[in-house]
Amino acid sequence: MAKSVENRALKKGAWSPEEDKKLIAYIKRYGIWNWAEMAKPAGLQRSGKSCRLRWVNYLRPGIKHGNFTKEEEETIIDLHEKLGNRWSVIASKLPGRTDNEIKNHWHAHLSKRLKYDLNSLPDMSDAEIDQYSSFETDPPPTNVLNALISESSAATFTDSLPSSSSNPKP
DNA sequence: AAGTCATACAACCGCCGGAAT
DNA sequence: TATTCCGGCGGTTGTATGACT
Repeated sequence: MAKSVENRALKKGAWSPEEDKKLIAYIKRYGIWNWAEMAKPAGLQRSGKSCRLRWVNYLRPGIKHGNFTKEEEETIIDLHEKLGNRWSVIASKLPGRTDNEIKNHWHAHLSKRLKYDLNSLPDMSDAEIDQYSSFETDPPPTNVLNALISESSAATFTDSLPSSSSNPKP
């Protein structure tokens, strides 16, 4: 019951510059120790998830905003072909880009472009497609995915932040 | 100039997996 | 071993903005 009252008090929607400043200031001072608990002492009427999303996607140091380069788009297309909708893995291959941004860009631009490219292929009946569809439809093997994931986990943006151990809960 | 439609982006929701107890 | 909690992920929705009629 108390929880529903709390939820009702939580703010939703776009973040204001003041809220951004509060979150940045708090994380600079205390680090990230518990998203669910941090919001209140930070002076934010937001859910932990909302704070985390805001930080990870927009406030975190090193985030790139703006247009994707041709190289980045090619990387996304290539990795999506290999991995499917593993946006977080794809994002880890593009420094400064977030999974959310890549996902949005994919849906807004790249998926349509690929669709267009496919439509430009010669016409084939469904029967013909079935006839020649002997390719592998299963996802990539786990070891391939793990290799990609471990490769990309070397550097994280939180490295530059104070660790939770050195900045105990206030 | 006003209304409508399409697009891009930001944010939320629900689910899942891992860690802690 | 079972349960709870939290963080993370992917899908989806809401909204602002620009293009078009």
